[in-house]
Amino acid sequence: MRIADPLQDSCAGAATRDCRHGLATNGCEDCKVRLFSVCAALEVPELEELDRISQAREVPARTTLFEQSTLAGSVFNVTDGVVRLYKSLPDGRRQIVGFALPGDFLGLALQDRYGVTAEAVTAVAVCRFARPAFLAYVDDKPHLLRRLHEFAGHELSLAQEQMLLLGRRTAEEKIAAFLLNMQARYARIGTVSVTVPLPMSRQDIADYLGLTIETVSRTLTRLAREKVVLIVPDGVRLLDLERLKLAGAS
Amino acid sequence: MRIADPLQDSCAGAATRDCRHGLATNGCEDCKVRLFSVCAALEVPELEELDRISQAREVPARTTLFEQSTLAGSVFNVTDGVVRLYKSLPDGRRQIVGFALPGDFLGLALQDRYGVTAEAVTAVAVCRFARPAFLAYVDDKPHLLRRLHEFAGHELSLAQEQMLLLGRRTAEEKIAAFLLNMQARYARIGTVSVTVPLPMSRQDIADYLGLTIETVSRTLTRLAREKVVLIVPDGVRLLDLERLKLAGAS
DNA sequence: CGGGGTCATTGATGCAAATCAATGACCCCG
DNA sequence: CGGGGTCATTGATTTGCATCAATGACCCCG
Repeated sequence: MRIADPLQDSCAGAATRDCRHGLATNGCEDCKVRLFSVCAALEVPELEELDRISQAREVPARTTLFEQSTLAGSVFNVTDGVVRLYKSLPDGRRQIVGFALPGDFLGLALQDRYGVTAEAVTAVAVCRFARPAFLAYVDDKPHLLRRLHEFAGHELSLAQEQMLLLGRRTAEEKIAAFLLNMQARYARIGTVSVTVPLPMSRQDIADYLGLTIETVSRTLTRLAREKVVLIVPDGVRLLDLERLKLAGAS
Repeated sequence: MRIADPLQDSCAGAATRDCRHGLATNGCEDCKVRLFSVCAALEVPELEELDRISQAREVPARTTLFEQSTLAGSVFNVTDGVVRLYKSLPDGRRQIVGFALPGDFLGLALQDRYGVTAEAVTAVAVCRFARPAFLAYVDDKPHLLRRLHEFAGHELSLAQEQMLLLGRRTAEEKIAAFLLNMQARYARIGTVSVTVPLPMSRQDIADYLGLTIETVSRTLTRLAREKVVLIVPDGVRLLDLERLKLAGAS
């Protein structure tokens, strides 16, 4: 079984259980990150059951995983690549409400219909659960339900933070917060590098931050000119964290 | 026991159980709104238990119910009045992430700390639950947990809709969407009037929509000049719903 | 190597909303 | 009734970001 638990690296040293579906994890009790994923102390028989109802799937870039307001038939755990989640207006204006990285779940709200559209930004690997099976699996496991609920609460919290960003921050603050956030998220899944990967296009970043592609580009080059960041292929190196935090802090 | 169930009017005709705490409701099975509140088919003994752990409380306008990032000690159900939920930046810029109306819950994410600050806009009546007692009450009721989770999913959905509004809509579209939304919410709690109440200040509306007070005022007067709305004390009368929907539709 | 495609950068210009600045409309209370 | 407080409206002006318009940097593939 392939390992896709985002916690594997941040909980280094603890006994980690194989986990491609993201629902189980190791026994690292004091790891703060733990709460941010849906990981319960599932026992072996439960894990085997979970395994039976899951299936791995790979999709190329630009593939739509599911579309806004269609019937929610699946729950996904992203195991590799990046997925964009967005809402659109009839005239084509688009707001990306989030990027899903390895370890993130899609459709966990367990609503009848998807509230957003999910598209692969890069080539993506997911672990798919049929919704009925997932619901059945989850329904008699209160501890797991609790975890799911905590997880939803965390997502709501992130959404509210993003509302603050969209409504009240300047372009530079938006970019700074975005870069710091991506760095933190990649660090959490074990990509600890001086360079923060930015696999999504400038248009994606713009649609996530409520800006235009030109403003994203200009702001990044200005930050680069001021030696705050260094723009590299498919990413950005953060040079002056203090200066970035000044702009991007919550 | 005072009745504060937001569903009482929209489910007119069904046998409605008294409910000041918002967690129980009638047996109106086909009511669409049902899913939007946390209402489970709780039995009488459960209701009595719920009653024991709840306490009614009234707070005057401008009172803070709880503050962002403090320890979450309570769960609230608003039974009367309006509450604003917001996040702030260090320099004072504020983003209101939602208004809680009668029937709405605060702190249902059940996280350790509150993610936002909650302040009474008007005089407010709430039903308070101590968090530990509420958790204990909820923990062995999987059906209730499911409801709570559905509720959280709905809240997330609303937040994402607001992100689209904040990031991609014009001032006029924001105002139009806000007015239609308030109308729908007041209709749901039984305030079916040609006039939509707006108990919050222009500053509150501005901070909710990512605008300034002046832009809110100007946009409203323009809509009034164009006979789309009529501005009345403490509210707005919607005259041309079609025209509003044109601007505010999702 | 060269042409066409996609995406990012850069510059010139425009405009929607912010900012600055009065003025107006109520209140409340002495 | 009148003065001070708060909040909303309206007007003049500025500005941050969007829009419009080229140009540049890669790719891929023939």
